[in-house]
Amino acid sequence: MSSRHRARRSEGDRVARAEQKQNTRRALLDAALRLLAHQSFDSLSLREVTREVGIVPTAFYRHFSTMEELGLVLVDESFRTMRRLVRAVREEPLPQDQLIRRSVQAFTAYVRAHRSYFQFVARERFGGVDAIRGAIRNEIRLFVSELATDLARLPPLEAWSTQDLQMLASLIVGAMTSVVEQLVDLPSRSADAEADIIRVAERQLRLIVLGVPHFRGARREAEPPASLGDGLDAEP
Amino acid sequence: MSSRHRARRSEGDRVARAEQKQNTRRALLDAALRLLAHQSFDSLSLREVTREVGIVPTAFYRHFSTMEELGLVLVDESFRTMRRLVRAVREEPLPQDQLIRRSVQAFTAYVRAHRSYFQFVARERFGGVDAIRGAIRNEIRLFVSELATDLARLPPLEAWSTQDLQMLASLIVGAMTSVVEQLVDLPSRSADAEADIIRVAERQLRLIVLGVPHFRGARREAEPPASLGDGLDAEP
DNA sequence: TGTACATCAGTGAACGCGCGTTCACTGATGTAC
DNA sequence: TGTACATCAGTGAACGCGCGTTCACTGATGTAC
Repeated sequence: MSSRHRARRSEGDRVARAEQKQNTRRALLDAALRLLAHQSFDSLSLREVTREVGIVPTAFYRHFSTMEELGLVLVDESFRTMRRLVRAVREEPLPQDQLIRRSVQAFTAYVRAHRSYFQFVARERFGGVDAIRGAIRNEIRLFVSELATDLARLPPLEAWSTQDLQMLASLIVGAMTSVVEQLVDLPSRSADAEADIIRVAERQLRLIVLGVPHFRGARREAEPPASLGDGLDAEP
Repeated sequence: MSSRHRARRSEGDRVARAEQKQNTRRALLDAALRLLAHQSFDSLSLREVTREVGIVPTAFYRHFSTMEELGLVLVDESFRTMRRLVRAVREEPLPQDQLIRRSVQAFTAYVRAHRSYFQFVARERFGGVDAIRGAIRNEIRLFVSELATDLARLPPLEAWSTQDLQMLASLIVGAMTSVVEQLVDLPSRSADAEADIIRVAERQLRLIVLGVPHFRGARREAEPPASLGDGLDAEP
């Protein structure tokens, strides 16, 4: 158990010191992420993390000076991971009629594959540790802005103002956030429930998109859309 | 300081025992809520709460058998509070053309007035304590269902299936959740920032509503809406 | 190549502290007569 | 109404425990010659 780490390797088993240090650092981050599946960050102790890795508590300080520092690295890794996803979706050719379906599929597959990161971010986004909550919200703000920029390239949104694109992007991110909440709480192998969640998410996005051509200010130069009369609300 | 509580009152100052017990219980709940503005529930200790109230730690057990029990009472109170809001909005006459504006105003005013409850729920919804997280999610599910029922009464949604109404309701609740997140984090007196958040929220709801008459299956018997051709997506 | 010294990841004992919970208690409030 | 006893919200000492952090240490890896 405590022999999982570097300790006292015999010859032939030698590992460069720097490499071993990286391995232990990685093990600390992974152990924390694993433990955070069942507790909040500010109740996670340094001793729990080192115990999980199989090293002595004081060894922690060779890698991080506080738990908060470790937590901020996890935030950074989480969003690096998420940006990779968005870049992949963005660089694919865009089959307009399948955009929503493909994006939701890519997103949910990604959440499944990186579940513990998403769970961590979802939880600590409202968590009790100021520095970590702040870092997450900052990343989400950046993420919404990037999505807004991507959306600007789609033909139906060409004429939209930056402000309205942000509004739309944050609505989409909000909807996806609640998808994440549902997905990370699912027992690992319940494909049916997952399919339901995905279907609802697709419909929500589709509903949003259907409102786009009719949105006030969306096409300032064109005549107003025809079928607005039976809407629920009007611009004051 | 420790004389804030019942201890050793002189004559004339007498209070019924049951009433005093209620006061202390209330003080424990309020103190917890106050402390939870800056930390997560599973890092909040029994001793912190009693210290805040000004009683000895062991007195806690006269009111709750565990901190978790206290937390569940807070969840219950939070949603009782929220249901009261919805009932108030529902029972008002409905000026269709102002429905969104009025609802958003009522909602944000309510969040401001009960900020600590909303902050608690937002945080513990993803929190580390299973029982509390479960209770919150259950309440939210009920809340979405109630909203779906209310929505069913609106003329443009008459023909919608229960399933699609749930989808719509959860989209709306998701959007309002992100409004809560932004509001509770605002410094107490920044009216401008609050007005911005409210304006964006109104637009998001308006955008959703604009999609409603065009949603697949929404009006199964009628001819399809005219302006769908330029949508971003199509039904597969 | 071998030798002598430097580096430093991980060790283990020790510390003071806040925690939840136990227990026997106190004294004001409540009740029976 | 007064008196004698029961109730019970809050007290205070004590406990064992896990915590973060300090410190001097060990011994394998790395480097200079």
